[in-house]
Amino acid sequence: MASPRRVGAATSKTRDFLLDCVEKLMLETGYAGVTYRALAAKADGTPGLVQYYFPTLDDLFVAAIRRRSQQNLQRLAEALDTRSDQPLRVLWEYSREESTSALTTEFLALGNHRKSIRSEIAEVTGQVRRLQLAALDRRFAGRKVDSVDLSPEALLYLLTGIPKLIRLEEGVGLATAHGEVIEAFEKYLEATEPSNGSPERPKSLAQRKKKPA
Amino acid sequence: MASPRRVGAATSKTRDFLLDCVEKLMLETGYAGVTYRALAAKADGTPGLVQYYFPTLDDLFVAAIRRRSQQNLQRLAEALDTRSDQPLRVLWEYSREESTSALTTEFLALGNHRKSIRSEIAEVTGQVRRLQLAALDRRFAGRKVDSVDLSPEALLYLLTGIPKLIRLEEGVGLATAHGEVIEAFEKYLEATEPSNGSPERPKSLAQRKKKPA
DNA sequence: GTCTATACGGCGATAGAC
DNA sequence: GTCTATCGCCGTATAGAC
Repeated sequence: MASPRRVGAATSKTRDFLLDCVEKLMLETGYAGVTYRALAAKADGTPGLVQYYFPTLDDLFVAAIRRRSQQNLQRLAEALDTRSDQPLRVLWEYSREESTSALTTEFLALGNHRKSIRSEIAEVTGQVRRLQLAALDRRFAGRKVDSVDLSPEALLYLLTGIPKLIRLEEGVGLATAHGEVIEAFEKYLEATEPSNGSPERPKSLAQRKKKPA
Repeated sequence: MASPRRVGAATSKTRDFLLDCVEKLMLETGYAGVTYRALAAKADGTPGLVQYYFPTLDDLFVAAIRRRSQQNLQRLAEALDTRSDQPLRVLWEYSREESTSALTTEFLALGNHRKSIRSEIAEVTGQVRRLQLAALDRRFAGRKVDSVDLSPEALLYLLTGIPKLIRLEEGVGLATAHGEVIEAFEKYLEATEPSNGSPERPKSLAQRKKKPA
């Protein structure tokens, strides 16, 4: 299940180019528009060639999500490493990036009814989450994560989940209240991890009055 | 755009029965499994008959989402009416209901690349939102919605959006942190609109220590 | 290992017979 | 209102050329 058939060499330049075209096609026409014939036309090849590298469409989608996921994972790891004093901001900004989100939304929709995609999503989500929780643990080691009882897990969920939901809604044309919610979170971030200055002990989600340490 | 072609009588028993079967099929196999042939088999009819009532699949999906949306809207209106002292709880529980959510998720995924579905989602979302905001306004008339500066719109978004996101993730097999987040919100609700007792002035999201009014 | 050509059954959609 | 016939596109399997 975690090992889709692959016929061509893993390092094939053709194969990699085809995956580039898959991403473009998905963004332009949605996953439903990704067909052997359409992809072949976009890549100036034949449907048979595409099928040589990806025997089924499942294999194709799995290869696409896997490649993109590992790229994102690495970007996140680097960002958390170079700004280890501001993990909350890094997580928030990473989750809000469109490059991550647009395709992610498409894969999420795909995962709704393709078991193979679900497996890939589960795997990469676990990897990302471990990375994120470790960063939060380093940041808040020994201290409560908030002046009230939001667990690190719950804080992490809101910080990364809300941007995801906003992107999903944007995908169907909804934009209501997005601005207010983003503003509220960024005020919280400003109070918790000031843009210039050393990080303080975090406050409740929208609270900014200081409390004695 | 808001007027899909309809061929059969709006009150046709056959038509209504077909829409029942559409919902069942969508829940069982996902929207991708809804084909004229599959639907005909489920309804013990012919593909041509289904196509008589719904000339295109778009017409079929639009009719399905519209019927279900109006039912949900009415249920929400009734719940807000009979428990007008606890709008926050009503909104939270309504958003968490599976009957609403399972099909909603399917329609959201559909809306990702079907313009007609997007229009339907936009319309019903607007109706629901007006209803919800009006209820919040009555409840918090003249007072700040929170001890800190979460706008009513932002609070409403979190209260209804988080359950939506959780359902979406469940759809692809993710469950991590859901319990913690739900617990945090329900603690907030318990502090703001106690299950038995009169509602108090709401507190910040997870804060429960009382502040002077 | 790479790539092409071809065939098959299922699909949405249309036109039109009853 | 109901149903059949038909068309073009789809995923996929296979056989084989280089």
